[in-house]
Amino acid sequence: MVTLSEENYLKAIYHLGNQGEDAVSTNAIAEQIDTKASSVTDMVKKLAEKELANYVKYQGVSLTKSGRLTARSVIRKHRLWETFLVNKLNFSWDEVHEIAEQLEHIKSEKLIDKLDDFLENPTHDPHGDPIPDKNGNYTNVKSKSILEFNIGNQGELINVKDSSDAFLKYLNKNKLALGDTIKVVDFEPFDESFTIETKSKTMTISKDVAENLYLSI
Amino acid sequence: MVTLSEENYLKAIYHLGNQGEDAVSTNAIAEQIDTKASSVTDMVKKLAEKELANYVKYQGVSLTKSGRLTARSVIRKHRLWETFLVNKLNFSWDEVHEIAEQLEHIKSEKLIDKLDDFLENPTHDPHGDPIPDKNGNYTNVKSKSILEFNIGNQGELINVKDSSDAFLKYLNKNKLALGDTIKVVDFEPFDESFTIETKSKTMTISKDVAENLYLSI
DNA sequence: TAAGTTTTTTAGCCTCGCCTAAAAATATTT
DNA sequence: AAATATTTTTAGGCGAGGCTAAAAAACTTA
Repeated sequence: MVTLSEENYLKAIYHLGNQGEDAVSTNAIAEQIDTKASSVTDMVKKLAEKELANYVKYQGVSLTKSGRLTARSVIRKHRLWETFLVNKLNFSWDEVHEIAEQLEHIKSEKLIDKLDDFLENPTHDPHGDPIPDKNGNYTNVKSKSILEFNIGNQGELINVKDSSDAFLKYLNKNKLALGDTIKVVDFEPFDESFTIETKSKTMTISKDVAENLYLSI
Repeated sequence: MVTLSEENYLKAIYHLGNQGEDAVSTNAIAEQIDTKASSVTDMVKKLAEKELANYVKYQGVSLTKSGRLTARSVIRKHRLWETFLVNKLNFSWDEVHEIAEQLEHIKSEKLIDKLDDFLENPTHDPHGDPIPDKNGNYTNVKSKSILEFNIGNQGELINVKDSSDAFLKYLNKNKLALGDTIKVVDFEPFDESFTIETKSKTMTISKDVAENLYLSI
């Protein structure tokens, strides 16, 4: 049995360390899940005992195969629930994260399979993140941040990295949505801002915004 | 903040004690939630401190107004989630209880309001139990157990008291469903069995079954 | 490389929700 | 009413998952 708290640690290690491949520092985990480094040390030992994580004192943590699969299963649930909240209950995508943080811990294989079917087996959640299937596999659409685009290039907005309320509200306000085709028409070296063009308008975005928008390549 | 465990105790007291009106014994609660009497004593003190319950040593527990409302809100969530599972995810009604036990503790007013709307504001769950509205009010359709019916009387099956897997499977097997019109056509004093008639058939049910079927009056 | 800084771990403590065993109160029999 | 049985409470303990403060290890930097 993996506890709720353990699931949260696995998720954190997964996200911080390149799907749990790379060693992640105690402090990084502590910051991510808003706890103290000493608590992380305790928990990480427990995860290692359960063979969910690899842990060497003073050298950080990574996930074992089993830990990675468990993390992906939690992420699968999180993203399916987010999709449910947005597509079926009409939440806006900037208010679903906290609720999904709770729902992702509900234990029932059958529930999540049926939810998946009910949502017609979505491959991506409302933020454009891929939803792992029941075996933990997912297809990753190749994309890169607008920061790496040159003038004249274009792509489809398929993912937003920052999922803070503030950022998602900004996108809503500026009518930028997943699926939009975006063309880079200018770049200002002074502040690293970009001018982009969509079907409906031309606008300038700051570097902070650009680095969070991922376009298909 | 009411914890998950506290919510479970409130629910138990509510169900055991006529909506929490009557004093409920420590032992009864312990049995209901599968714990020890000493644990119940501990928790009940905490509920009393939070003014969710009235507790006098050696004399049982009842709910305060606030405790009753909290209990109803948990019950509302439970029944809405059960309705979701059956109506939207195609679960059969005998497999939803455990999952709803988990979902009922998800904390978000907005979620439950939106779920309510999505389900088109149902007044009863799949077992025929009334779903309280957001203020904790509900309309109770008058009903009584088949045990109390006389030969010749009939009513609509609006509620089943036992919600065990075994009983619900029995109903499915015998094609008895909420909403069916049932007429009592015979009673056998020897074993207190009843013969009942529905649109599609005539069958005999034992006392154990009869006492769990509630018909409108 | 030695000193200072930062990170990580250890040690000890806390609360929650549970437990067992024993004591106290209440109910039931005789 | 006394004896017995049952129920409830108290006392003390345990594991999970946190915390603080201090010690230890690992890194920077002079």
